[in-house]
Amino acid sequence: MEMDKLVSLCKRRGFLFQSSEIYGGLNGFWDYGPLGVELKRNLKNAWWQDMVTGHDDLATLPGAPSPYEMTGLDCTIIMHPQVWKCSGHFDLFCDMMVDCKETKRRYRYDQLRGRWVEAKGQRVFVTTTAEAEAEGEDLQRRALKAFNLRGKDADQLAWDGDVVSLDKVDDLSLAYAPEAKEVGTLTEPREFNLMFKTIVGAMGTADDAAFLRPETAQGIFVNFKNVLDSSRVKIPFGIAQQGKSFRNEITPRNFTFRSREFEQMEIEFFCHPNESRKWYEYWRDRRMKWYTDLGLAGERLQLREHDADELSHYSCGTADIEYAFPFLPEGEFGELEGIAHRGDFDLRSHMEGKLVKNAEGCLELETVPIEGHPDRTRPKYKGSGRDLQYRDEVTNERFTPHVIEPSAGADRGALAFLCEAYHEDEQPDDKGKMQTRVVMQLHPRLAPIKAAVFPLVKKDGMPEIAQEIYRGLKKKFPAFYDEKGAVGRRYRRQDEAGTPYCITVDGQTLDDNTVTVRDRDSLEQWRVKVDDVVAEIESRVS
RNA sequence: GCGGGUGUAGCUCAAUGGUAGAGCAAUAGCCUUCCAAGCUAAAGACGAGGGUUCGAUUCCCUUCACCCGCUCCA
Repeated sequence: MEMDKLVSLCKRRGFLFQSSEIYGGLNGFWDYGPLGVELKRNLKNAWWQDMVTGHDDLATLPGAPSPYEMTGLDCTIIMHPQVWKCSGHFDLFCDMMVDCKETKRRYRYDQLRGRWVEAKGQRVFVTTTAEAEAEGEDLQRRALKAFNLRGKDADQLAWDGDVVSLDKVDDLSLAYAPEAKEVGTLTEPREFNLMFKTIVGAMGTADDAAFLRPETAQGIFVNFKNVLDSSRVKIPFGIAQQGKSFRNEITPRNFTFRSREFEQMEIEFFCHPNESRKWYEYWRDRRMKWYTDLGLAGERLQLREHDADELSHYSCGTADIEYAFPFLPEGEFGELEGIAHRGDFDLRSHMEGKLVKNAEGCLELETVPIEGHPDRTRPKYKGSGRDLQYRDEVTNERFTPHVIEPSAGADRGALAFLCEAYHEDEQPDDKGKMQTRVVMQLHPRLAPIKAAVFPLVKKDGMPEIAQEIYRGLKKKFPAFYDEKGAVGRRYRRQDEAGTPYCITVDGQTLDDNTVTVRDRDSLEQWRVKVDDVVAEIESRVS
């Protein structure tokens, strides 16, 4: 399937439009049209129903270590700025960066360190990305390279001053970038705002800066205690949330796949540390099955466990559910959902403050020197100080729960289901000649319109009967009525919209009160009593 | 962010330094008893801004968006 055919259909039929299109569009933002909004809503509702409201708290589900509870939450998009400082997003998402024009590498402006050195009458600021203990050695190696000197000529290097960060250097044209061959390849520092910044308060100043959330997850963590105190849930349990998140993608591309405003469907599942590995595996498999049950069943869907070196600094296991989108190169997959074992990183961060991994690989509070007291330190970002531990009422054990996070992209999901649904086949027209048919083979639960009703011809009382059926269907789910033109054309239009069933009132209806029901994918037709139509369709679409 | 390409009606395409033509779709009506191309009618476009020019959709510049490759994907 070629991607541009799907993009064209999405626009033509009203699944997806470019945001602000009449003004030329806005990169990384997309709107859902009349059909798209139903598709996305159906996807989100299916998720909420299957994960939250329909969850059986009492049963031990296949693959689960025990019964568990599920509950929901809906947090604000803007939260206290400290949330993002403790979660680590602030440091990661709001930095001045410099790019190396030669190696195309990007560095944090305040983290790239270096030292002034002079040789052959030239003065250069040599930089390094080496760890502190290897720093001196690496600087010397790079300095020799900068001046084209040999190791034995190291005494020709005249070092000047201490190792300092790059932001202390006024003239970047004298900087020698790590791994570069020439001096002066770094760009001027540029703000690299991966989080959307905003102002809280009508008279807001820079001090009132706040951020649009880059993920919904943090809202769940900061409400962990509220949920515990208000709902009688016991570990193990999960809190689910759907909602918009915002990230300044560096390169928005590939239709809606990498949007700057997007919707997430996230679960934070809290469990005992001893059980967390089993729960991780449960959620990984459970979430994979959810996609296959809704029709992403083919080889284009895969579950991929991350390698150890791919894991985030806090994670002890992550799997991605990925789809081979048509716009990706052959054999490549794009992420639909990540299932991450996050350990106790998040709850601890909001108790203690921003954590970093120390030399032993353990998480500890990140500290910075106190101004004027170089030998003393303070936390870089203070946590809430609240106790977010869990106390088991039976065993009286206190512990910080571990978290399993199945985090899905609603827009990516919708896009994958659209890609999977697009089919072209050959069907005969009224003269028996084969014609290309475009059909969106969406799962009935996801289809924007569940059924369409047609009078075969616009006379003999057929429209009246069809309209009655239409009204009956409308009380249960989205249905569509059409009496214009040839019936074959009406069928084809519904095929493009992904409508799974078409109901046609014909001459026989007038005699025996039955109508035909036509299946979108097989084109098979069968007769159903008018009184049974709603039940027939309802049983097939839910 | 860099390099290359593209931008005319809802879609697919055409022509032109003197303000654009078609097919399909869509709309209204007719005809139609089961899978889009029977008939009639009316409607609809040069991505945006600036420049050159008597005059720009056409030439130039800028910008925006999309596509391809690299980078990025925290």
